[in-house]
Amino acid sequence: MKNKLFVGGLSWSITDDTLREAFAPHGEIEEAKVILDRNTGRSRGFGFVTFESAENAKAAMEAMDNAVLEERSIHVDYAKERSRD
DNA sequence: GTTGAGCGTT
Repeated sequence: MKNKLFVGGLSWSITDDTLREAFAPHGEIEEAKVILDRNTGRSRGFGFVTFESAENAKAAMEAMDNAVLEERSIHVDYAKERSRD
């Protein structure tokens, strides 16, 4: 089930909780994570949001894709899963 | 004190 979303174009200041708060009203979030740099721990400017259902993920994608967060336009799409079913 | 399309770690 595609309930995982890839979020790109994030501001450098955006964190996991920022993503969660941004996607929270659009659906029930299982996990929200902004990928940080392995060495510095700074934001890589993209992250992943997993919803409790694919319909919530789709609704959030349709709602948040090309939206503006932290004064920056973001790109939302289905994430490429590390394990495909 | 920086950068700007992309697809991660437990």
